Amino acid sequence: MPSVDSLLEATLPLKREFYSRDPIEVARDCLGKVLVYGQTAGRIVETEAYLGVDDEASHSWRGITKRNQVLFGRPGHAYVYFIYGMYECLNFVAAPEGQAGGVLIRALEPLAGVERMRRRRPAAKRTEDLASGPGKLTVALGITRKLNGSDLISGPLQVRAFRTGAPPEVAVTRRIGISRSADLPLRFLIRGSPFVSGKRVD
DNA sequence: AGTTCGATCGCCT
DNA sequence: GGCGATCGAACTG
Repeated sequence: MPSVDSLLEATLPLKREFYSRDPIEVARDCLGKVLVYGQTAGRIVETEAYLGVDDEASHSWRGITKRNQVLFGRPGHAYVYFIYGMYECLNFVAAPEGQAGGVLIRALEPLAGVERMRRRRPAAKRTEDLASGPGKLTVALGITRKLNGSDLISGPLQVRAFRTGAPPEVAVTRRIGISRSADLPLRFLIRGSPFVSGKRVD
């Protein structure tokens, strides 16, 4: 199990341009990237795209509000919101400059700081369940609304790409836990990963 | 000012 | 497969 320090050596930070694209492309390309916060890190294995227009499930759909304003700001920032009275969800602001859009991070494969994650998530009996959901991964890494609006390029929450290695095989499904615009194929997973929410997709 | 309900999770049957 | 927990944002009047 690598330390955060050795992961930082094996990876490079993503640039702003990575996020300044269609959220569908960003959601797909986030798979296999590494999310680092404090002494914990995980590989992104599941994402969902939320569009600025033509997507009633997106928080940006009804226009700008106090809660969702970072979705309308610069790409490459964290949008963290509170849901169901107890959980926080992490998104990356992702859209061409001037448009609103985001990528919900739905599951991670723990890579570093696993014991810390276990202490934060005693309910998880298996490593596969430590960060296998949007509310679980924020608890596992200690991500809270304090990070809403923080810059993913220069801030404490980093996203990095491995220097070497083939890109992962990707599966696509409909999104989870929404009712409006539910049929759109906007959920992306690493094929065969046991760390995704719900059942593995082959 | 009151109400509704949600981009969830874990425990119960 | 079903449901309760728990609370803030957003909408209604």
